[in-house]
Amino acid sequence: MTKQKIRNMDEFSTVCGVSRPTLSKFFNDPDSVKRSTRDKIEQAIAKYDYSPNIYAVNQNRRKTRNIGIVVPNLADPFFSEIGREVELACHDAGYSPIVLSSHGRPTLEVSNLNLLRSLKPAGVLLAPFGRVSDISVVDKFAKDVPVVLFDANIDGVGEAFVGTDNTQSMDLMVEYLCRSGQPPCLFEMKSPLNPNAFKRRHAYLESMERHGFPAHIFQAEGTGWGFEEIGSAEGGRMLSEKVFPTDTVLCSNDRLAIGMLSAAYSLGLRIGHGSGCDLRIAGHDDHPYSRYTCPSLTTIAQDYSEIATRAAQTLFTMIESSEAASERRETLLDGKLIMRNSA
Amino acid sequence: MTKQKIRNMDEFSTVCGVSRPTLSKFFNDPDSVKRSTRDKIEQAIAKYDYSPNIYAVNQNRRKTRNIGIVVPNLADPFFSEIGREVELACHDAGYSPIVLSSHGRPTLEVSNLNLLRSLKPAGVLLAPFGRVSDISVVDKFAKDVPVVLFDANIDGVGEAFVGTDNTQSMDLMVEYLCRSGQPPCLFEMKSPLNPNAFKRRHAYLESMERHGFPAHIFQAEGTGWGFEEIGSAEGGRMLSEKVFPTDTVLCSNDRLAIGMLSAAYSLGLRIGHGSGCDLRIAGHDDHPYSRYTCPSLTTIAQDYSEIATRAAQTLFTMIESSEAASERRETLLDGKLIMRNSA
DNA sequence: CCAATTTATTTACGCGCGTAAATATTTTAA
DNA sequence: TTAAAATATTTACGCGCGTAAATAAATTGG
Repeated sequence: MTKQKIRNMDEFSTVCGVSRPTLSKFFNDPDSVKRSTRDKIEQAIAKYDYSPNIYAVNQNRRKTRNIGIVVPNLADPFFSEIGREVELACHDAGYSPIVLSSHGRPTLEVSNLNLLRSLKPAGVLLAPFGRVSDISVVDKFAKDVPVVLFDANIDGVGEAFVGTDNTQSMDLMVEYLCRSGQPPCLFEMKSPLNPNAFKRRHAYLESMERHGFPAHIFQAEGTGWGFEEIGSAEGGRMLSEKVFPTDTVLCSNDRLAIGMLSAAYSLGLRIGHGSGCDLRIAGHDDHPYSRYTCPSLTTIAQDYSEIATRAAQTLFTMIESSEAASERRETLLDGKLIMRNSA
Repeated sequence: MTKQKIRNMDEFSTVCGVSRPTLSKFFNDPDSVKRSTRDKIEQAIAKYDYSPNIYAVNQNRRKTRNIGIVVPNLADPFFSEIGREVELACHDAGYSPIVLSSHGRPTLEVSNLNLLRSLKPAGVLLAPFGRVSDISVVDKFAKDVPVVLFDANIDGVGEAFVGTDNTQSMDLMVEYLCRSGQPPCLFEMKSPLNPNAFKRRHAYLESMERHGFPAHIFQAEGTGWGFEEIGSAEGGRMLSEKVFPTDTVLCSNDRLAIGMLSAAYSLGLRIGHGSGCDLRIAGHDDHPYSRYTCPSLTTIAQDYSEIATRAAQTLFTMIESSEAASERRETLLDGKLIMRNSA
């Protein structure tokens, strides 16, 4: 066993027969050294299982290769999925992703940004709370660190935004619902946390007007992230009080719809698009559980993967060009209609 | 604006009137300096917004205050919930938690452990895949770094384990089902990834024998983490083929049950414990969505919070005593019966 | 083969902080 | 008031690595 324990790059340089500065170059960019020395180094790495001390590396490097990823709530499968996609994109590009959840609390969003500041990341991918974010903090952060927003936009903050085009997606859903039955009412939170909710409300109103139907909006009381509970309690109340003037309810997001479907089931209502059904319910987001609701949920699929990779790519080019972008870019992706059994 | 930008602890020591070594002491433990100097420092921190460079700190400290938290899959709400509890417990104890998801892939579990190794954590809280973990890697890791396992146990690995007592919980559920109707069949994965599944199978068999009923086990084909899909496809097939000899099915976990419930709904079966129902379905875990299934799912609640805090506490005492524990400790917590409408 | 070019080595300094030892100052107790 | 104890300062070194400049060696092209 000649495999002594390597303590630092100096020791490693002796056992591998390459000078320390060359090793340093190698670890920054393996292609920056000659093929033969690269091979020599890589063999030694495999043999001695050495890797540089990341704290020493990051202390001395101007910028780290860390990328912060901040999402409002990992307990929401939507964010855990999209967070995962972003994480993989960063990893594949040779960065070190760090996923942070704000657990539904805007104060934690601030804490996470402060934590990231101390991590000196090359850039940050942020899905902000939006309306309830501490916008001045986020804006200040985005002036110090390259930031790309995704999912939820905050006007003027960060150097780019990537998300779904709520106007397009809601119009698509309204069009489908109008063609296939009675025009939809909208069921949403009275005080939404998320800017997408406002965009969807406006999109619904516009779309209904365009189609020549009266708009009907019903708003659930309640705050926080317990959308299923709110959808169940408030949606159930509205269903039992028969407040909806048409037999079709479009929920502002799938989690509200999941709650409402469970309430409808309890009330013995037959939900679905077939004949003999009492009510149609549709959602928005293609939540991972939306295909297992009873009945399965007709909804709008956001392209998680596309949002994630585009946001990540945008950030990478920002980092690598190291130039402030000339102007803020907003990328809006189309949603797709997923026709299942609930509407 | 006298607020010049502080670059390091030296500069900070001049503007705050306290010597650098004293500052260093303060940042390691604010209580280790006199009250008056502490106040002076804290005022200066607030004024100049200084915090030590964490890379320089961690380079020089023998051990960091990082705690790694590794879960098999954050997309599973069970792990995102319990991961959050563990994270908070670490944070409250003054450590820096780092949550890593293996995204359902055992190879990523190995990657995450390697990543953690370079982060030189004070300790690691690991919910391992179990059977499909690379056990030799995990074991070797646990010999270098203090590790507490939670949720899933691997015999002899790490210095402690905290999880739910599957024997107790399954017996509780079997007892309830037998008292309230026909004895349950067990629906589970044929090749489970998780050691808890095996424990639950054994617990079911023992419990049925103790109650004097014949055991009936039905195993779903399929691998991976798409439990809902497997529960829906395989469970649906079994339901339509009427393979279950009793009218009660106990699913090995809630996600299988969610899938099976959705299949049962599609088949027009009336699920529930009331008269006029065709079938009872029960689960295990109290998955966050189990109260919104149709009908709501009768299940076993694991005490997420208790598991998390106990695991964290165990790790903290290990770290702070810095002594290898005399022997490995296994803590098993009782599950609670949650009677809802499905069984 | 030799000069031009590319690549590696040597040497040296700095990053921001932990930490130790000797010394100085303040606080506490008697 | 004074000695003992507690706390702070001064000085100095080291951690592991990035990086720059001068020099040496290896490679390339003609």
